[in-house]
Amino acid sequence: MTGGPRPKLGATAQAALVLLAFGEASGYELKQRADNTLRFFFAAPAMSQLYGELGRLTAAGLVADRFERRGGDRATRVFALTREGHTELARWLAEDTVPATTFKSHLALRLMVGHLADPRRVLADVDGERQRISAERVALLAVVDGLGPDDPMLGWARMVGTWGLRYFDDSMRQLDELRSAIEAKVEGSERS
Amino acid sequence: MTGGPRPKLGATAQAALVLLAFGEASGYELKQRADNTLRFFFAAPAMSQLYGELGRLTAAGLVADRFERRGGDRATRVFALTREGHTELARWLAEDTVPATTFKSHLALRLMVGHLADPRRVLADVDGERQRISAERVALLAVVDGLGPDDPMLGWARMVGTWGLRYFDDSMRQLDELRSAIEAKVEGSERS
DNA sequence: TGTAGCATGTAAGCCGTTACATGATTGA
DNA sequence: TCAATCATGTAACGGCTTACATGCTACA
Repeated sequence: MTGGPRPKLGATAQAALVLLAFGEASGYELKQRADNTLRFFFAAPAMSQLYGELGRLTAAGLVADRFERRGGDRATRVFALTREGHTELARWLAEDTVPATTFKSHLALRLMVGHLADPRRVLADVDGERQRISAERVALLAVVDGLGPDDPMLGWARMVGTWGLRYFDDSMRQLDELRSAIEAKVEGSERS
Repeated sequence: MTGGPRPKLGATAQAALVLLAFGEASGYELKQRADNTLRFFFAAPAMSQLYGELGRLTAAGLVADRFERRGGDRATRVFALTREGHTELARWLAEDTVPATTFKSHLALRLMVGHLADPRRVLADVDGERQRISAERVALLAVVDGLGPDDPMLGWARMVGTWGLRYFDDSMRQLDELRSAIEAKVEGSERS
């Protein structure tokens, strides 16, 4: 229709389609969905970005918007996948290659020059990272438990959540090991 | 000097300072350093970005550039930390908070809607991810081994590398578990 | 009455990648 | 002489965040 090779969707657009595959939603609800799920292993797009993507997807015909009365008098703009949107989702899953996972640890960057830092500060940074992950684990566990074992459509989401829990567990163990290694190292150099 | 609150350095600028802490280098060499180390747990900035950052850091006085003859007649621009650069690095380590690790798994995004995809394709995606990590592990191991146990200045780098190896090992185990869970799930639904 | 949550957007700017452009040196 | 590597940049574009701007509704 539009001519030329379809200008591949960006990652956020794909994420929006994925979220809409779980049912229609307003931009605001979509943001909440993202914060409950995608945030743990993908991204938590800003509201402004979500609305932007939804506008573009609507213009492209992959998503349809309609207005619904909610509460008193307020009109909410509700988005849903169109048939074209479903097709694009299927095409994406079947044809596009999976980009590599990206991982960016600011803690690791600092540790590269750990010899220039106060050892106590370094250990505190490691502890902070561990606490962050621990808190994320708690939050993800609540989400996974909230999914309930009944709904079969959420089976894949639950599986991803379980994977995430395992990931967080391992990450904490890695940080514990790392902390021990740092302690050993700084004791060694204090001694010398 | 410049007045106003120092306009915090970006992540790539910090990475450049960290790399230069291991000794002076040309932009080209810095890129190689990044590809050997930072790439595994932080980022592999494009050359163009590196040159851009080096220019800005030089203008800011954190880095000094000088020209050196290398090979025949060729002048290479070599960058080194200035005293100010060292100070900024120390300030960064002592004062700035550590941003959270970012993690973005396109595989996980797809698995959220696994029920819309061909199961064989899903398993192939998992296998592809595992192979990618496996290859990264091999590359990182070569780098860590190449560091040699002698140089004490590289001790922290070696520690980060060891952490990375552990991370890759765990990631592969997570993917193996995930694969089993997917196999169980698709067999279950084929049966019904 | 006021505050938290619902709801929707625009504008500016940074960060980062890809594509483009150029040219010297080394070794097979 | 040809290819790989060394070496340095500019331009355009896209993705994403932050800040700004606005207003309604439910509930305590």
